[in-house]
Amino acid sequence: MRPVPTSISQRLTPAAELFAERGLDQTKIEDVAEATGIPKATLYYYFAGKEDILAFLLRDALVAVADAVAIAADGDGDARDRLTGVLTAQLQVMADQPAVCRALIADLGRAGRIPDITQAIIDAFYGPIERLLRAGAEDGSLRAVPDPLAVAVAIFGAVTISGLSHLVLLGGVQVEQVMSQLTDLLLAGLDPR
Amino acid sequence: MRPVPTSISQRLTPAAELFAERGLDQTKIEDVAEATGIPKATLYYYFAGKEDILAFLLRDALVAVADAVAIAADGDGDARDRLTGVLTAQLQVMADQPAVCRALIADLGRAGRIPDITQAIIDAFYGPIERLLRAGAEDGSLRAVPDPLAVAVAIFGAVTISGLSHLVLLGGVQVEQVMSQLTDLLLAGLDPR
Amino acid sequence: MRPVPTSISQRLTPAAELFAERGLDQTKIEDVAEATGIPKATLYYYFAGKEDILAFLLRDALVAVADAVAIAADGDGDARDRLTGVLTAQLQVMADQPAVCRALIADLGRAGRIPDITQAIIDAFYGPIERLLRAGAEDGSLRAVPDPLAVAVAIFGAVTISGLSHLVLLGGVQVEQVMSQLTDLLLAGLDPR
Amino acid sequence: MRPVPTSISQRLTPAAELFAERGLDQTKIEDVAEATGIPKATLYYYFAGKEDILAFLLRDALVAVADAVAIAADGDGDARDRLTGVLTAQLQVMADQPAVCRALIADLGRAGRIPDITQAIIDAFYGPIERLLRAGAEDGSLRAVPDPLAVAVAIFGAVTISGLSHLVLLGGVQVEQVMSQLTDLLLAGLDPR
DNA sequence: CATGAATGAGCTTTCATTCAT
DNA sequence: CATGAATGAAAGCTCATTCAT
Repeated sequence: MRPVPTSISQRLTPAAELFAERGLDQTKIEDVAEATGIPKATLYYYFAGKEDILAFLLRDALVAVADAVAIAADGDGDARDRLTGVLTAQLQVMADQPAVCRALIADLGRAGRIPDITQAIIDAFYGPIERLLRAGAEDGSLRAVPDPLAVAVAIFGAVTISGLSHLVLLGGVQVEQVMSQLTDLLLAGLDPR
Repeated sequence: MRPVPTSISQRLTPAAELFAERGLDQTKIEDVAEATGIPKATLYYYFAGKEDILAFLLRDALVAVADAVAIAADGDGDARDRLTGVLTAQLQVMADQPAVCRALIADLGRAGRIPDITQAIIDAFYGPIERLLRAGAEDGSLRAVPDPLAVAVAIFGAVTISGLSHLVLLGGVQVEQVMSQLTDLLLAGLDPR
Repeated sequence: MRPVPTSISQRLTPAAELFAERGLDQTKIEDVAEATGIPKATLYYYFAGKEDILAFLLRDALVAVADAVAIAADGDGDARDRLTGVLTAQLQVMADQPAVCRALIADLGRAGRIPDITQAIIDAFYGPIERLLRAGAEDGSLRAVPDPLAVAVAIFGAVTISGLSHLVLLGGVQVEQVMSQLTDLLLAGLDPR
Repeated sequence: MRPVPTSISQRLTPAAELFAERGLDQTKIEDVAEATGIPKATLYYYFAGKEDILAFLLRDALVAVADAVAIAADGDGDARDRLTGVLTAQLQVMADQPAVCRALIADLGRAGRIPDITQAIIDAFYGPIERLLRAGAEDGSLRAVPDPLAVAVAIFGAVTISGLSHLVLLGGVQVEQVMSQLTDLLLAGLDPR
């Protein structure tokens, strides 16, 4: 795989939209070429195929998530505050790169369709949440839970599907609005006090 | 669309696995024919095409969910108990029909790819949860939330992705185990008491 | 590989001409489809690709050669007469199926490009000649040579290239004319008496 | 066509192997670049294309043949001795440049694919043999044949295919061994004395 | 002079779909 | 009613070729 010059990678954004909207297979390479203005043969010069272009975009987005999440996770405040910050960061990425995120979720159930993507998801999503759950149990800002990884997965699901739902039904994510409802549910729970 | 005889519909299960594993487009009608033992042309005799076969399977599963959920939602006990019952019923379907459920989630981000499927998801998943949230606020068994639909979506996400995660990583869903962790999170929340 | 129905194989002759004239690679499947009237997709229904079509034609021709040669080799008369008959039969095939034969020779130097074709050539060409050389040494109708296989190869070359030369330069093979010159050379040799 | 510097032409030998083994069309310029270490664009700087590279190699080899043959044909001795010398020279070239020769034969049936190559073959192979046949008839060292050109072609075939056969099956040509068998056949013939 | 980067043009191949039986 | 045989339509991918540097 040749190193992708920025002159190419910059113009790739419309491709993510196509992939998200129609899915990988309903998107012809021809479409990508047309949408990006990059000739078909040039795409093949830099990528092995459609799948590889999608993988490139996903990797890109996941790095963005991981970065934003890392900043939030390492920020000031107690674990509870930082957890909220992490979830906000994740939602923010969905708001910023809706197309790629939809493509990402469509691939969730297909273990290993794109190699390494599973690990990148764990690193960017599950891992930081799990660590903050443990930290919160220690600093007393969050309740201790028996299986932090399982809870992290559930939180990831709540956040992601909420975001996706807004994307699909409303066309965009209102980060603050979604976050306030999510934190309300996840922190306070449904038990009446 | 011709009525599908049970002799055909019964043999369709392996098709769901193909769809779940590879996705709709990477699955050739030929593959379905081979996996099910039903000749290609016979599939076309009963279905309009690949999409229609998947829709048939999804509709089938969604009806099963809706039925199981309706029973749980209309059961005895307060809203809180019935909510737990509903989520258990949903997870149970994932455990029973893993392949179809994975295929379902893969299609979540692509609203309207299969007509009516969105509505069926709402009816089988969001709706009952939302109604129980309202009922719980009334009978005092659950805390009142400002936007029950949004919370229903989040809960659906937590349940579904937890289930999917177990499917993909562990190969099957341990309903009781997953449920205990989910109810713990969703009911008690993460706030320390 | 599906069994090729005669309705297809009969219409394949023009393909041989294309292969011989332009070579395998300069002949597009499209061309074969056009020349034979068989739709492209139908060709792929019965054959694995261009190469496979050529192999089918070559196998066919080689069987024809082998048959004609076997009849000549097992005929009446002494070995010398039967050898002449065999060479005539071989030339006759070149005259009858010039296209395939040209394609065959183009492949001579590419060992194993088409599997089994080398063996078929040996069976149809070298083998019978070699056997008759041995038989001739025994019945006294031919001079004994130290290495009958090597001589068989040389004879095959003389016959084949003579035939090919006529094909390419004159457009067809005058079997009797070529034969009389060949037998004169091969039997009497160039030594003055 | 730019003059090809020896720094380039020397490195071209592996290309001949590719052409011989796979044929012209199955050999990509890319392959030639890789095999020779000469960058693709540089090949285009010196040659008009694949075909031109092959033509260059064939021309080179044919000139070598023509030279060696001319020396043998103009040597001392009677026509019969010189004919033997000519055939030996031809075989020697096959032994020295096996790859190019195989490529040459593969192209035999496609007259005019490479312009002028047919004429070069006649000059290097048929012509000298034909002339020696006539000379032998005059000086009494060879039997007079009715059509010297046709006999020259047959001899060329016997020599070439014998050589090719050794190349393909044994991996190299034992010039002396092949020659002794060929001269035995061509001079003495198969008639018992 | 030599070459890395880029691309136009086109071909092989695949597959959903049809229909005669 | 069910299906083997056949095909139209499309798309992925390759490769020869060019050109700016």
